Amino acid sequence: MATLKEIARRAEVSASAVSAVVNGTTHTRMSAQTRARIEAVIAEVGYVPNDAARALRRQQAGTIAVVVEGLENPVYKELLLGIYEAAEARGWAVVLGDTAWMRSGSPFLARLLGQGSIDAILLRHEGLIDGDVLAHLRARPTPVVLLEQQSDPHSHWVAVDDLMAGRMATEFLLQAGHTDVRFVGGLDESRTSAARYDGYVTAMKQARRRPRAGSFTGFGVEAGSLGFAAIRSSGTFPTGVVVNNVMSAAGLLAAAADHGVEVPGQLSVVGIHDAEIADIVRPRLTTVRLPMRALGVRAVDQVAALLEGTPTTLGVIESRPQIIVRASTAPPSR
Amino acid sequence: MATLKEIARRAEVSASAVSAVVNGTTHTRMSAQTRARIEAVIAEVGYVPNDAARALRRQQAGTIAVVVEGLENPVYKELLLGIYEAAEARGWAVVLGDTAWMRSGSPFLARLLGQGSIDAILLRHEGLIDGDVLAHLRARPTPVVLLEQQSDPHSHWVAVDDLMAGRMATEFLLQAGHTDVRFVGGLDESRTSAARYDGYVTAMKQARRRPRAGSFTGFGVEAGSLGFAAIRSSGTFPTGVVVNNVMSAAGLLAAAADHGVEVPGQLSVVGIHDAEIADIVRPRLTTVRLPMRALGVRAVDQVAALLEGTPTTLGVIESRPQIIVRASTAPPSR
DNA sequence: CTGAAAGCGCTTACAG
DNA sequence: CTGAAAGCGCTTACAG
Repeated sequence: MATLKEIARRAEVSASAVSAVVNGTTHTRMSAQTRARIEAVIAEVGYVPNDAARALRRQQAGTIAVVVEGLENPVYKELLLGIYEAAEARGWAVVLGDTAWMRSGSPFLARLLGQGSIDAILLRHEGLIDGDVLAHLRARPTPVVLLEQQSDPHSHWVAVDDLMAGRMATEFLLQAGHTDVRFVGGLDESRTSAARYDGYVTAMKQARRRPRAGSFTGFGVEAGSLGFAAIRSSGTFPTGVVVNNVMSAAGLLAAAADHGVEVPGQLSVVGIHDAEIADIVRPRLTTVRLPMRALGVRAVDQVAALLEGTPTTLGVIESRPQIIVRASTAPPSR
Repeated sequence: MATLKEIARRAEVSASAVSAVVNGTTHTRMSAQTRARIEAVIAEVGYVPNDAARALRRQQAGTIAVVVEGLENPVYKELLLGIYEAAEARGWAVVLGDTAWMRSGSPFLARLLGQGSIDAILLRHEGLIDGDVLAHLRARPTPVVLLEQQSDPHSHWVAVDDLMAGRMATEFLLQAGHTDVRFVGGLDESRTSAARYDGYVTAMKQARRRPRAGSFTGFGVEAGSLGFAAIRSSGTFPTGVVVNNVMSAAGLLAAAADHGVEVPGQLSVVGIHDAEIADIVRPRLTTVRLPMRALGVRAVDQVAALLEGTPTTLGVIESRPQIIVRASTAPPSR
């Protein structure tokens, strides 16, 4: 591999001059001739700076890591887009990983913990990461911004308005005339899920309906079938259900079809989060669209603030969730 | 941040000794006491080696990058699992990205091109990456292993048996009694798609049926609706269709439902690739399952061979595709 | 067996 | 305006 030194030798200039050309910095005012010669050599040799050396010298890598729980979940598509765009605008590369890779002792975790290759971490773990691992992460100087609500006052986080999402989904069903509405999906350990469930409870109480215990069955498709099983075995069958996550909602839809329960005839379903899948299943899913892209942008802003040492305000992003009415909801039949 | 030097000072030993403890190398035979003291200081301070310095010194980062076209496509789930496991077994971290990020001049691309932070690249681009960018990538010393078939004899690649996949899907329909079978989805630029289409053609010819021109409408959900539109406007309506990609097959299913075409009553659908979505849609999708996990493992083996300079054989992995019969296929009605 | 020194490839304050 | 030198934090051949 050609090094800076080699380019300098070939162009018969100093390393500093080459560095200046590569980075467009101070030395900028060198003779046009010199500059041209250096550029020619760089192009000829195909020189590219060594990132490790740069990172070591500059004390920053120019790369941020995004780690999410269940990378395959389509709800992250928009989030990643927002993160990517905001990061690129700042000149940062982003690399992705799944929280499942953050096992204690894994090389991936080592890269997150060790300085030098990753400047900051954006993390959404839904309460699933080992406490030890999390403590290690916090003990490091690398800034971590959580992409979900936190109760811990010391951590940095940004989140969409999950409470409002749960509330809007529930209110939508209540306003359509449903009285027995349930909440299904998500994880007990997740504050995100807790917030959405709180939203459900708030809406129910406000409508003077009795909120039921949530069935926190997870985030994937199977969480939907499990959720369906839960409401079936609950004694009375509801006419409406709010499902945490679109994938789970799709799973619930499938389970309902398999058990001969008609949607929306016998059961109205609202999914939280919007994704392509909502338009693929039949009936199409009514969903609550969350501003995930904006979340991504805000998360990157947070990182920048942290890296610059600017005091920052944390919290929920202002943009409201939005209900997307499709075909999985209707007034209750009697 | 604590450095190695600082640990050495605190433990009153040389830097080499600390390095030996951290890495478990040569100096290993130091007195148990010394070792214990060093370990104590490391734990106390929470020392973690700087990855940039290590990468620079060792001339390898211990990280490989995986970049795929359309990261949100669920067909990659298994592939990534295979890659992750094989990489971890070798002590490598893996980081992910989307080909959309490989735009000329992007920081992400810079990280892939520049030595030092990424040791090797696993890439699946479906023919979509800019030729210039690809040329740049190839010009670099960083090994690139393509996760798809290549015609270029100089590139390194591993692939599943796409031709066989297209052939099996088609033969399955032919054997069920279909005579007019179409091929839909995928990309013109993609050798993967070409191979699957070739498989379709082979099967059709062998059954003495006339193969039709493929409709290369893409990989996403919309590719399915576009594909459906294509076969509808083709004059005669077929009784069977092979769809490149499960997501597209799901999209086609939805389009068929919207147009009142019954599946499998009027149209049998086979998707190439298996994913959770196949079990969510109704009717459930018959698919051809490809050994994506094995592909991931093989790709990492390739990388290892390349990094070690071992001569390697390239090509299609031996494990056969497998047809998963669900509910979207039936004999043609008359 | 252990420590001092060189050097990985850069960037940048500093001297000329 | 330009170059020589120091140093980022490690690892490893080498001298003691």
